[in-house]
Amino acid sequence: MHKDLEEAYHFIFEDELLEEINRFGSFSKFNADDIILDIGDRLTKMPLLITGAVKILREDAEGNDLLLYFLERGDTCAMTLSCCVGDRKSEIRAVAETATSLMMIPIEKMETWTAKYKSWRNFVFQSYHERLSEMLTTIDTIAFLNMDKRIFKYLQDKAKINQNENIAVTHQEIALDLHTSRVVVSRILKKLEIEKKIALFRNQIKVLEL
DNA sequence: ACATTAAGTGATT
DNA sequence: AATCACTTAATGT
Repeated sequence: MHKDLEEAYHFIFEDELLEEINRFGSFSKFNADDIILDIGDRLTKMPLLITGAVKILREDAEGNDLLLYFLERGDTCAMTLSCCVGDRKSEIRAVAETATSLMMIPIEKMETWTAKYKSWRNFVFQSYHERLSEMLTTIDTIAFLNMDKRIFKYLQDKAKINQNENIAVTHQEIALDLHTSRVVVSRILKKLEIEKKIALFRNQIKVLEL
């Protein structure tokens, strides 16, 4: 039994299910910035996040990315859940935010486990629910909040996920994730710095208000 | 010393 | 908020 797997999921799943996950799943590791799942990929496995964090991005017609949300330990990708039902392709891109380890589960197991384990059913339903609310939050943020709040939320999320108030990121990278321009990011960050919410360094930002 | 990359800023739309 | 044009600062070779 994988130690990390047990640690991350033994509160959620019964032992019997954990052992099945351990037996049928394949353990895989990714480095930061590795693409775990790309747009158009066929989904044959469903990932359970064990350690690390993953960012989920949507892409527009011109190939510009837009951050939807972050996934942390104990989360799974709702995209895979919905795609496993039919034989669909991924409509999102999943990129490792930090070094990440996953348990890849063959989708055939989905059905049998859904019938067999109550904890699995609960997990799937709850994951769906969480992703949906997360998504609504994101929509609210994009539609109703101004860019400075969006950027500040992004920094807070990133600090939380990396468990470090110092974030190694360039203004350009933020601009790409939030689908805006570098100049706008620079100006807003400057404003946030004057408001004492963050401190700016080259290639690094420190979040002062968490 | 020079080139490259990141970040700051005014002006315009 | 986006874009352009330009400057300044930091970093790599």
